[in-house]
Amino acid sequence: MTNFYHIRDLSSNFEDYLKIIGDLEAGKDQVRSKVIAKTMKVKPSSVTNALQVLREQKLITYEPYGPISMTSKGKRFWLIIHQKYKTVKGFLTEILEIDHETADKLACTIEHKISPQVTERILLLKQFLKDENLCGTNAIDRLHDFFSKRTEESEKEIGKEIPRFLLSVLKPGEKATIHKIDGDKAIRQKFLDMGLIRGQEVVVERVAPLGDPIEITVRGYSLSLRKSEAELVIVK
Amino acid sequence: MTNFYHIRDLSSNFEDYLKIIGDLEAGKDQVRSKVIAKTMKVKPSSVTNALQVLREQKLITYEPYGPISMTSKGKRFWLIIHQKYKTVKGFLTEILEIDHETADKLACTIEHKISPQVTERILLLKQFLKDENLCGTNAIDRLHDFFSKRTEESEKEIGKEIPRFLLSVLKPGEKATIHKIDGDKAIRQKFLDMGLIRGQEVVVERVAPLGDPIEITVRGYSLSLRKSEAELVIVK
DNA sequence: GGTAAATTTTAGACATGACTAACTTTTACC
DNA sequence: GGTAAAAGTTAGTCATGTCTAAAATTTACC
Ligand SMILES: [Mn+2]
Ligand SMILES: [Mn+2]
Ligand SMILES: [Mn+2]
Ligand SMILES: [Mn+2]
Repeated sequence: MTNFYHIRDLSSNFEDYLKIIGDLEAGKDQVRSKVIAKTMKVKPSSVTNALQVLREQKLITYEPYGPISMTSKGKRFWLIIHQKYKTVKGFLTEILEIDHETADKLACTIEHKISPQVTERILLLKQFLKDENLCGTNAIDRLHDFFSKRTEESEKEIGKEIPRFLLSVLKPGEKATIHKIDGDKAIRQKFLDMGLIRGQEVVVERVAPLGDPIEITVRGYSLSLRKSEAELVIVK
Repeated sequence: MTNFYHIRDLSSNFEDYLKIIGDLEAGKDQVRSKVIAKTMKVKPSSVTNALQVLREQKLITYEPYGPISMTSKGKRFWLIIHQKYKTVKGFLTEILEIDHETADKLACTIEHKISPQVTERILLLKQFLKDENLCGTNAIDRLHDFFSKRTEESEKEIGKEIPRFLLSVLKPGEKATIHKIDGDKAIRQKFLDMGLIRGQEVVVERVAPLGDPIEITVRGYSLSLRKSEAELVIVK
């Protein structure tokens, strides 16, 4: 009866095209077909096809070879997807301490399937953990301690105890995985924003004469850390 | 396209076929094409096609018109998917208090994309919240109180305060949505196992003369509750 | 302004995984 | 055992969304 092939809801993939267009429009530059193709890891002709579909749905305005811009309906849609993405990715990185790349991929799947209620609950859970102050310690910090304790225990069980160091003792060219970040809430948040998170791989690029500053690469980005900051990061 | 969490060359949909075959095999009855079709909401010919694909991957043994059964490789993969499914669904229902139907659908998407690490972290988060027992109250209970407080607040804000009753005062034929469940941890767990969870819709079928027991329908299942139990459930 | 390079579109092929319709095999029942 | 119903398969169609190759358009630069 209801042939759901004919119901033109927007598929996950086309929601992603819209998401990327929205992200690009938020930047200064004009939205380019080529950039969309590169971001989606798809050939330019696929982008053209997607643009035509999005135009049909009145989510963007666009003519052949012409500029691409979102309609207000498109912007509304984009905002919804964007918020879901941010919520899920934030949950994965900040609460579960999943590395950015994995979190990105998973969030990009979930964002299309998640209901407003689930989104709200995740936000509330996050808020709950951030505000909850059990015995003087923040709940998220306790959770993350719990994560590292358990990880250590299971590593011990399978007998592969991996030595740990401070990031500050590594030499140029050495690679390591972040195990834990010490320091107060503010500094942890700062590290988080830079993409320094448990499980994230980092490469030490250069170390200044007295070990300060230290230049590292994280997810393709270059970062410069004070020695005092690098001493808060435990790697393995 | 090497995605190492998933079965190589098996799409999410075909993982679901395998999952259903495994679930059915866990029951007593022989696995029937017709049942798979019904569960997947798909025509029988689509099932035949899927069976051929699964056989090609050596996940099941099967010949035309013959019995269907999983190979040991198939069982191994089924277990992996099944555990991911259980983890995600458990998180959604027990922690986030999402209704079973929504949780099912979302878990069925996520199960194919989630890495072992994320699965483990979700389990640890759940365990952390369950064990955390400071200030006398269990963390999950505190979280759920936090959820209801926030829900009430936002309802008040948009001016649509919905009246609440005890489930025990409803009359046959009346429908309601569960708002909160009082009682201790054990009884809450019991309700949870029956599918009684915040946001879940219930219909009162019959009420015995003195209001005990009360027969209700939840997600198509019939349940009989003591009056004393029904008095713990707040609905709207 | 003219030409080459870059970008984008069109046209058509192809893989996937649904579907319908017709056919085959199995099961059920007298 | 014979026959009809049920279950399952095969064959062919269709929508989706990718791709390649070639054509069209825009841009960059002398
Ligand atoms: Mn133009
Ligand atoms: Mn996405
Ligand atoms: Mn047989
Ligand atoms: Mn699934």
